[in-house]
Amino acid sequence: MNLAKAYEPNQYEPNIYALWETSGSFKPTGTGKPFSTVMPPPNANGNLHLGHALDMGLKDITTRYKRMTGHDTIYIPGADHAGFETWVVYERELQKEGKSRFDFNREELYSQVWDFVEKQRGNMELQVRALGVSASWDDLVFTLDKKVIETVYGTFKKFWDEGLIYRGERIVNYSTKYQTSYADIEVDHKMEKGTLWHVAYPMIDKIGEIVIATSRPETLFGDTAVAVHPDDPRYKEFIGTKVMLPLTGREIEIIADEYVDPKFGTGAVKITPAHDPNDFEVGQRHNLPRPQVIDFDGKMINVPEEFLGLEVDEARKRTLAALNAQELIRKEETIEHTVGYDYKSGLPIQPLIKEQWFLKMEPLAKKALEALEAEEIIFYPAGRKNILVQYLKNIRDWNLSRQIPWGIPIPAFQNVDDPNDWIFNENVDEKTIVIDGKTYQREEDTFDTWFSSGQWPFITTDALKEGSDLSRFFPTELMETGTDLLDRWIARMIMLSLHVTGKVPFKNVYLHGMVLDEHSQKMSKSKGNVINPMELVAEYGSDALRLGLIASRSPGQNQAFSVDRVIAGRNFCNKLWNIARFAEHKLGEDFTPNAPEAKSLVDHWIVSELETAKKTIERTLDDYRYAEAGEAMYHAVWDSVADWYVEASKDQDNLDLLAWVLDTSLKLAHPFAPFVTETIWQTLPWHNDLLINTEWPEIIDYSEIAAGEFGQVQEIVSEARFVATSLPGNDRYGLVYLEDTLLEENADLVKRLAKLKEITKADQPRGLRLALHNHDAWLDVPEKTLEEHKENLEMRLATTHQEIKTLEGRLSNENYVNKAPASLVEESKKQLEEKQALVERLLHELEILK
RNA sequence: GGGCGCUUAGCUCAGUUGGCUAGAGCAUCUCGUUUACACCGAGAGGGUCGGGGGUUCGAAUCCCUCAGCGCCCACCA
Repeated sequence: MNLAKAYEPNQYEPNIYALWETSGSFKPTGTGKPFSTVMPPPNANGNLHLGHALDMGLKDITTRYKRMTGHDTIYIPGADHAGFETWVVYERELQKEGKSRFDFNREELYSQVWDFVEKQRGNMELQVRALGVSASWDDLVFTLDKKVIETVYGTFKKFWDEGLIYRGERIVNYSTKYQTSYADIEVDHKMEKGTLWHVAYPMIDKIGEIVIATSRPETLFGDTAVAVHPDDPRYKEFIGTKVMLPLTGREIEIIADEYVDPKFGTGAVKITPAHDPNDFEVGQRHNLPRPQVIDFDGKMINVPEEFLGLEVDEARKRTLAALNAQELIRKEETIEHTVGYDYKSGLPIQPLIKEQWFLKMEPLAKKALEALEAEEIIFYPAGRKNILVQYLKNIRDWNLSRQIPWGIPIPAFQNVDDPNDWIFNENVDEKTIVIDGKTYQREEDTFDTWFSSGQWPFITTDALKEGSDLSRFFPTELMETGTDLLDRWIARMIMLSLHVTGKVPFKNVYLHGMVLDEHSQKMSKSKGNVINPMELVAEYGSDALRLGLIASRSPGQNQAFSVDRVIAGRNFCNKLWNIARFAEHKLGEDFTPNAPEAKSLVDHWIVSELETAKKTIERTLDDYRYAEAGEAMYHAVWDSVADWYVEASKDQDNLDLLAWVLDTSLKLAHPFAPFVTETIWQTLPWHNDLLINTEWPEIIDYSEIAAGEFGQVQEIVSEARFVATSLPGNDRYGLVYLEDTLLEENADLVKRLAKLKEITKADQPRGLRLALHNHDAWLDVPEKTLEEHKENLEMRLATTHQEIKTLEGRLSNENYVNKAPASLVEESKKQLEEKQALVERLLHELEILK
């Protein structure tokens, strides 16, 4: 025997993958209807997590299925420079060496990080291979490849020319640790307890004081007004009067603005336009100056000597102390409020004013909304579309600037003599350029990573290059990613693609939920509950992981990860392996099959079962219902092929069909368990091709009647097994029948399957009658055993009576008979007849026992 | 405040035009080593499909309502 007793995935997987890759099996064939999907590029120098394994597994199932069904198929892999993520890691490295980013210029940093990434890049790609992903590696795109940068510049230029790009002073979410601004959606908002201080600002024009409430007293130095609600009776008379800003001696005005909520705090708010997004807007409405008092490094500036250069926390303490000394603090209350955090460092985000590049989003969002309205993109699950619509309707302009050297430089230059004169120019390697005698200095910022990632589908397929090899694959067929990237990524891809190419980037979006740990907790490094997919691959095999991940998982739904399911997947692979071993044992090592033909009852039945499975898999996979498809495949192989067909085959020799059943099983299972199926395929003497490239199975002719008759055999077998195991002791019994062609012709089969002692034709019934509706058969058991079984029969009788009652009720309901589909009514009638016949037999049996 | 989702067997979850006795994996119980497989085989137990109401011949599935849980977005100074 060639095959080892148990399937050991690690012995075969790397070789099988190499076989696929070197044979060019991942490349599109150039014939058939195009199918394309694009990998959300994983961090080039990171490790994959279970989310990747799920994502890539699902997409690979569809890819392999499409490839086998004759499509011109491509799965384009990617690698992400992961601008910010990588930058954080690299900056930590620099720190270890006692250096910082300020010791180098942009070019130096860029090339250093490039080397750093290059060193570890292969790691990720190896892991993708270990997962069995059938990606076209020759077409891999790295997010800093030339073609990415060219396209991104082209897009930026287009927006620039259309007047959608502008520079603006806005409040940005600023990380003082990493010295860069964040997009709104990169800020982590957390609810927490804080203190609200009530601080008295003395009146100048009137007598007394106005008490404002603030959670950030240190920003007081940047106040340029106090705001109240215009209709608030408490303060109405003070609107337009002046107050003294404590600790500074500066005079500021009390203004009226609808933004103020009279019910919150004291109803009076200090306005700090430079350090709060709302205050910024109030400031704009009232033409207030906006002095900056916190610098980009998180330290106080433009404040009195004693506070100058302090960190924010320290400044707060000292400000409070100073206010206390002047007896200006009226009250302290504890409140719950949201604070924005740097999702990377966990430190608070400072809202600061900075000049940034912005993209006007409304025209883009409008096109996206129209496309969604026209259902040009189908979502799985469908409901997620609404979240996107909501996001698009409330779209805000996109801050494209990042102050990180590791990214694509923004191709813009500023006139050194005229700060408002910016020009587009791609010569980003030059610090200064001279055009028409004017000197321009380059922008040092880079693009937000999502600006380039957002163009991924049309970059990777060369959609903008006419006549290119890959452009036939755009728009792509399927995009699959986590729900969490819906607005961050999916929305941007749709908007950018529609605007730049005029087409949607993909026709279907499948959103998978998060893979949680076994206690339904989010996996995170800090909790230490992260499971490394590579360890699971090493322990159980790549196929087992894939099967375990997709099982019982529906789109958009977060779900706990369970090793049990991976183990079940491993067991399945081993089951498949042993079916192959049985076939090898039966067929020998040089078997060459002829055209398969169904002969026996079980032959017809297994062909029918495989046809049903095939149709179910096709229907569910076309609808991206992976778990259901996997389940249909699993049960066809295990329950039908292994439990019934292999068992029955021990008593028959239809070797051509056995080979066909094995081939068909392997084909149906291949998308779900690529390694083990290909490994087996390679051992089969009658194949010299690769399973990955074979065609999806064709079903041969069979007789439905014969298949149905095997169903009756199964019923006899099941009943005999059931009755035998319910009897006391572990004896094997004989089966007797009077006149029954089916039993007579299939005696050996029934005997083996039901583990009977013998099957004999008799003149007189004896023993225990089986509860069958089509056949008469008796288990040949001794008198004594019969008695003990009586109770069993009575219970069976009661259940059957109940079932008859239900069916009769249904059939006596005129509405049911008239309105339900005829086939259902027929079915019910047939069932009723069967059950009634069964009652007859049971009664008869009990009669005999008396 | 706005939006989305969840509640089905002991556990984790499927269940897509509403239709046969509501399923899976794991766990539990009984029996069994029959040469493909103990990563196994045969059999069994276990569910008022969160509560209530409605539509329908028929509801886990559609509608209303109540309760509990979770996520996302957005301005509480």
